[in-house]
Amino acid sequence: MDGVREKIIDSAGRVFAERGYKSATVRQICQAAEANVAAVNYYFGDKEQLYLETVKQAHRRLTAQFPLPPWPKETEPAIKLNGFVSAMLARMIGGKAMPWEQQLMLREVLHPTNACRELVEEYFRPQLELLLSILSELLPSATPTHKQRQCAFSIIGQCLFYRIAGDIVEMMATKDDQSHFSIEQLADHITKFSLAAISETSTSEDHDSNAHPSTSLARP
Amino acid sequence: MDGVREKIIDSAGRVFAERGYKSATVRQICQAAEANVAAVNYYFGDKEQLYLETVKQAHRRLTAQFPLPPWPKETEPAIKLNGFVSAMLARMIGGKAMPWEQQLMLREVLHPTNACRELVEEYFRPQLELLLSILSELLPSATPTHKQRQCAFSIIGQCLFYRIAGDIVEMMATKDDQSHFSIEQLADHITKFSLAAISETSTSEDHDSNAHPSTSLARP
DNA sequence: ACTCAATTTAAACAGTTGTTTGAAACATTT
DNA sequence: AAATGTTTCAAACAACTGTTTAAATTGAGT
Repeated sequence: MDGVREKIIDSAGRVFAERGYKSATVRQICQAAEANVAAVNYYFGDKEQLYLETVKQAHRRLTAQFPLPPWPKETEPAIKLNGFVSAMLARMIGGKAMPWEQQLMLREVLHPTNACRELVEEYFRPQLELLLSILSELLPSATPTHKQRQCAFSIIGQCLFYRIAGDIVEMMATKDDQSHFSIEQLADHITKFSLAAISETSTSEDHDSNAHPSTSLARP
Repeated sequence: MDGVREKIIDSAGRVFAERGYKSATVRQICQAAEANVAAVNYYFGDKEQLYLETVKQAHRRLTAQFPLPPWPKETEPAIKLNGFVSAMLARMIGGKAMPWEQQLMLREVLHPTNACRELVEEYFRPQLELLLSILSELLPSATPTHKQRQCAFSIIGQCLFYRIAGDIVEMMATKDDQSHFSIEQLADHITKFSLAAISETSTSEDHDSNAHPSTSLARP
């Protein structure tokens, strides 16, 4: 049996994730948790401390549910990349209803609060480091770090897009599309797209030029 | 001289963009516009209609400020792609402070309201169509439409990322990075990355397989 | 100067917000 | 059973929300 405290955190997670910190009301939270209005202040002091506790809990559950995958020693890096992308996509738009934990984190990314700095160090940075370690096997060892990071962000950005703009994509989708936007298909596309870009990038010479806008032609 | 009505819309835009619809208060808006509290209801009826009017205004200003670029007839598609990416990045993280118009649109993307459907048809879809027309020159004509769209979304996703996760990126950045994340450098990277992926993709045979999870190995 | 409509204003309204309170209900120990 | 500490509850609190009202102010037009 869940204690009242835990039940409140769970309800608070859902409500905060859906409505945001300011718009969520303690009365909604307590009603969802079948608890009295005063319970929030009794167990957590005030609304903000409940929010901080909720974000921590979200981080805890996510890292428990999606541990960093321990691949066999000599797995092909391309396989690892596909696994990473699939896992990230699954977390983003996983299954049917998005778990509130992920939704809360997304809110923190978009509009960081006090609860954010801890999340960056303990959740987002390890994920980035993992991706960078995979990329380091795919890119020439001479690749400058800032280019490695740009590639990593390009990959993450492709995944994040379907979380951010999923509703808009649906509005603009044709009947034909719908069957081609499953998680597996998207992961497949993103992996291929990125692998192609990487293998090509690694052969092109980058002179780290700053006064060389390359094919600049912003908006004529 | 701005009329009161226009001044209210302008203030409302800033407040709505920063705090969201629910959290923004008409008193904050009116104070910023140096108008009386009742002015909102007098000119717009209620808060929601003011919001709708504000979103419309944002769309109007953006399309005026960033018109679809009329390239010379036979411009190289790669050049067009770079222009598209640069313009999109500039709109996303342009200059110093983001204009409230863009911020409002982003909010609609992330959490669509009643004001959204019109935006999709009149603003987002034309942008997507433009990108698709550029891609059609870069991809083999036999490329299925869903694959074209996936490529388009991969490009848009890379741009969107720096808008969405810009704060987080800064938190995780090293001193080395900072000089390598200007708009031009990012546009350069994204363009090269995507061009490489596209040219590679166009050579790979896609059998449109559904029961073929390719290199599936999600999280062992 | 008078009229009449459009605009602005301060005050008030009803409803919701987070939080507090003090007594009841419960559990555990003496 | 009595006493003690913990948890729940309905009610109330002050502050804030969007909205309304009715009186003031303004600005032409005659």
